[in-house]
Amino acid sequence: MRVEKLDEADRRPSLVDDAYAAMKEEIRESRFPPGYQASEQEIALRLGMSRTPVHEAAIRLQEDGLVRILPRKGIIICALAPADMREIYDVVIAIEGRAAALLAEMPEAERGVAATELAAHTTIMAAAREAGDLAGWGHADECFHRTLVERAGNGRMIRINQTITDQAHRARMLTLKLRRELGASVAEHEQIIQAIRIGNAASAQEQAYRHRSRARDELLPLLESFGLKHL
Amino acid sequence: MRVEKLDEADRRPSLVDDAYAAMKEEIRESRFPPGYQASEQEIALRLGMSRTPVHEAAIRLQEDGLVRILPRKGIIICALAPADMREIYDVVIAIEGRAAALLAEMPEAERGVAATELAAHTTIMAAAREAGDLAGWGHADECFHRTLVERAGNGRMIRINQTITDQAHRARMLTLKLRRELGASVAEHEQIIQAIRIGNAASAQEQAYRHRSRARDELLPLLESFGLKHL
DNA sequence: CCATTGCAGCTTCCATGGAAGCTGGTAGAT
DNA sequence: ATCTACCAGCTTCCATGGAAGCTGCAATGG
Repeated sequence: MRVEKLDEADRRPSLVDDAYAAMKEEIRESRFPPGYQASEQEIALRLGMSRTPVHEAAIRLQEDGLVRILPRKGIIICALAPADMREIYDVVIAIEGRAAALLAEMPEAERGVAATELAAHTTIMAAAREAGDLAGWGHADECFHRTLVERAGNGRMIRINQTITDQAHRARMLTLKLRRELGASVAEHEQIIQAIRIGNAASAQEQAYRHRSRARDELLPLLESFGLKHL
Repeated sequence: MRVEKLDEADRRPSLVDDAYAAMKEEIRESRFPPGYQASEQEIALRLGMSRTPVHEAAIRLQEDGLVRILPRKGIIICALAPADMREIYDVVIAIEGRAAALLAEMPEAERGVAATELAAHTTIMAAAREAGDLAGWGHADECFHRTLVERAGNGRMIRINQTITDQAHRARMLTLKLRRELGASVAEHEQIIQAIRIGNAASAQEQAYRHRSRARDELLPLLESFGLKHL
């Protein structure tokens, strides 16, 4: 039978989905800069659709913490203060730490597959560092951390991680240029991978925790000293 | 000046907010049972409003993972399989573990206040257990865990915890009746409190982790053996 | 000169209707 | 008997308009 079974999930995106994706992309790339305020009408015009899909997409974006809807004033793009970055880091520490432990507790076969994939990303990072390719390094690092959570196989954790990553994306783009010790990350990633490979859950969690804590302690003072009140 | 400054946050709830709160309550109390499917029209009628607020509230509830919107079919209340409970437990372990560590790292004054509040909830639990008051025990336990996360002061963690707790609420009501060893929880809570009080972050995290792991390992087999495919 | 009031213009909020899509059943053909 | 095509009825999706609320400014009264 050729039943397409488009019952679940795989439907063509509605206008609301389009609006959601488009607005999220604009925010990620700072084309809607933080603090920018616009009316739904204005955004609808820009996206070439009516106000309703924009309104409903804004609700979802507000739920994601990316915008705030000010009743009868408009939609405002949320800015991130250093305090927000601290919150975000703590969530990431919690989620990635647990994900690393879960990975290490898996059967050896699955652990091995995950470790190999993580190692591949880390290798790319090391190469990018040698080549002075900052963007490439950042992308590979992002892949490593996303893989770490996704391979743990907990859908709710994956979703939380995605949401929090979206929030931090703009700040990440900025801090990428401020970093100096890219080498430490590679070494720490390898320790995490090793702990997963040998199935040591406690160590995997601890290594993941330390890795993010170090990055946090390195970047937060930078953000504060640069007087970045919001981004 | 008597400016009310209703600029931020404190506005009277809109119809959408009403619909959101009402539907969430209906779901929590199983008056909309899991698996139940209804049209927006039907719910709008029941809540005495038009379809639009119901539609927008449904978007938020879907974002929370409580319902699914099936295009051109209706709104369906999400059921929880044991696999979902496992996911939820892992998220809670991650969040509460980190929250406990954060609390233990706070200045002594704040730690003390939090520890005292946590101890109060635990005392109520112990008393309820003596009195055979299962509902009272459950409520105090809930307060303990909510306080643990809220006192850590991370708004994003609090939100995640709230969302995940809402999802698990129905299952919690059910498993409450199945539990046997209520005493273990009291003892474990006291260990968590002690670690926070002396400022031992690693221990606090570990104790919180073990507490939830034990509960998970105790309840998940129960759910599975009772053949509870969904709730 | 300062405070208050009224008003105009902006915005979202919510209701409603047309359009399109999915489902299930029925009638017809093979 | 079985399979296909179609149709009716249901649903959401999206556009649009009226209503109400907030803001800022100008005019008015103290």
